[in-house]
Amino acid sequence: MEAVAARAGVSKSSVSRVVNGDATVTPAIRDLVIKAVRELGYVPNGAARSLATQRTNAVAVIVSDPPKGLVCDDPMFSTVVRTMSRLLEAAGKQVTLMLAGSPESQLRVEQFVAAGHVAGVMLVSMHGADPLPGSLARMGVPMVSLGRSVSGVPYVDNDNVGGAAVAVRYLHSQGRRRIATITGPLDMLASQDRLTGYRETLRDTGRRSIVALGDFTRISGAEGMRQLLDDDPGLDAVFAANDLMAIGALHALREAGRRVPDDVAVVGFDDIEAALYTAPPLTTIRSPMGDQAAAAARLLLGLFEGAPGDPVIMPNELVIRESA
Amino acid sequence: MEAVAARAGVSKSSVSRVVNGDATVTPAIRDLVIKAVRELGYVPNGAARSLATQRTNAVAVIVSDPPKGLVCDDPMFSTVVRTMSRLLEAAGKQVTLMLAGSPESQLRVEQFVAAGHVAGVMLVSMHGADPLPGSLARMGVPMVSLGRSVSGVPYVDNDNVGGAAVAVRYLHSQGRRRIATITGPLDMLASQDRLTGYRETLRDTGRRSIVALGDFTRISGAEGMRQLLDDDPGLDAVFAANDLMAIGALHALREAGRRVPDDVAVVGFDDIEAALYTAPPLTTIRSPMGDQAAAAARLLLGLFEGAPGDPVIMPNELVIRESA
DNA sequence: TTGAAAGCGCTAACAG
DNA sequence: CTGTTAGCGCTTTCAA
Repeated sequence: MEAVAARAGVSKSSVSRVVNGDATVTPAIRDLVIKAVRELGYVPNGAARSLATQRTNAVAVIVSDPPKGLVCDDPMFSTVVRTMSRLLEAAGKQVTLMLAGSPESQLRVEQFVAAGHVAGVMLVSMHGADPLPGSLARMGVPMVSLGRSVSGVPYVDNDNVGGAAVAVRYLHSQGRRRIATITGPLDMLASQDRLTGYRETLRDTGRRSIVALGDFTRISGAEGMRQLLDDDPGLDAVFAANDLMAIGALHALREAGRRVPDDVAVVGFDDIEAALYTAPPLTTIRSPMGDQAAAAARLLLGLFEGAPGDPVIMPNELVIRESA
Repeated sequence: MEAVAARAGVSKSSVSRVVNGDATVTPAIRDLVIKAVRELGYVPNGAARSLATQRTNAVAVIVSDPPKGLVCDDPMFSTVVRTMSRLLEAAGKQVTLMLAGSPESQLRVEQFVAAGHVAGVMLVSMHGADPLPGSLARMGVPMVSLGRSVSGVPYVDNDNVGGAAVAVRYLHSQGRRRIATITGPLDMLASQDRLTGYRETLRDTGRRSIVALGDFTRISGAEGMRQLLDDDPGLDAVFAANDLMAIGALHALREAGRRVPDDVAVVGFDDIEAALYTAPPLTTIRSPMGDQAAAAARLLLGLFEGAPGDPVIMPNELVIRESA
């Protein structure tokens, strides 16, 4: 910077002003500086800038990362992270990706944020009981959660209750009368909401719930399905709380010799890529992750400008394919 | 830090030494400082540290991001990014994710690295013609490319040539005699290599190549397959350069009334999750992305310690399922 | 072994 | 509108 100042024959302050787009600079000086910057290939030092301004343009994207490497949201990871990065980068933010799984990584995240390294935080698919949102919220850093969280953090989510309701209503409208469900892990709010949607809708139709517990993995979908078949051999439909489990259910049904959708109809949730390739292709509730990620990014960016940060809930859409 | 020093009754220098694990500190002082740090919840300021040391513990993970949002490597994104992050974080590095697609983002990346914000760079799935690896290499920052790159950057890759060869040999061993291929985008080295493996192996068996150009998308796989069927209705096998295209080919074959594998055998490449759910499940070449990502992370970490940075090539494995 | 002091590169009052 | 100056919080010689 000193070199630039010297070359342009001005002071460091002027260089700083030009570089930071300060309006109060004589065009002549501005041009001189710009020329010098270009000639010297000058790039400002962010560390020094952060130190001087006590600000940063980094944003942490914190992804919950279960120790076992559960897949719950994996098919979405690319969409979510790419979409957010694109928007955040376009807004001049620098994306710092952090995995929050083990207690150590939790600590690392907290320290990192506490150290003031980031201007804001995006929480991605936190579990309901996760202590991180709470402790970060206490630090007062602008924060948005993708997927409903606890502790009053602004969030973006899809309409889990409504989506499940649509699935069940559709099944009912097709003449299905014994509609079961396979749930996600109940420590996740999304799972709870989908179960609620299923329960309430079923109750409205005067039918009883038939529930198996799953954990959003394919395996658990297959197991849940087998158990459901055991419990109630007469069931004619199943709503799986995500597509991965629906795919597992499809396999279990085939094993059991039931035809889909003739004997048993299957509806999933999420509309992941793989839902297109199953046999038969999966009827599912599309929850638009790209849109949600974008909304979350915009919400955080808005927070920086002092916007209120009201929750955003995106509607879901029933995608009818051949499994129901 | 001053507060810590005051509370411990020592100088800032001592605090700094303790915090940075300097050996030359009296245990008594060390304990005092540690206590004060804990009591005050002190977290060192990274910006100041970077400024003073002229070093940083941030690493950029640069993911090529085609404007249109091509899926070429999408199913792998989660595996790759998570694996790398985990290892990098475990080594105390901070991961900065950057998308390199548009010219502006290229520039942003270059400037960012030029500004010395990162200690090293991980390049993920760059295209062969991408100018970024070259320009970054010129800046002399430690760098590793996941997927072969140009310009002498240390890289980790799977054995694309060998994998394709295994696929073709297997097909041949099953009695297939007219083996076609659908290629990836030929501006990617991986595509070129897979094509080379196909060509050379076929030549060894004295057969001629039957080639359709694809771009790693499902659609292009279906189109390629249709074209292949047009060109050579008698073909009895196809090697798709990735699973997505193999899935597209499966659909096109069904449309055309060919049975798989009875009439036409299909082999893919990658072993993505979805390959399990197709009908019939896809025989494919497993290229272990998690292992590759881990190797890449370790390679970069090694570079920091002055290790040589020799290329790593991971072997592939034929996964036989029902499509061939 | 410890402390004092001099920066790291930049921004932001402030005076001119 | 421009230049001077005093830090931002930390590391790191250099003496003591």
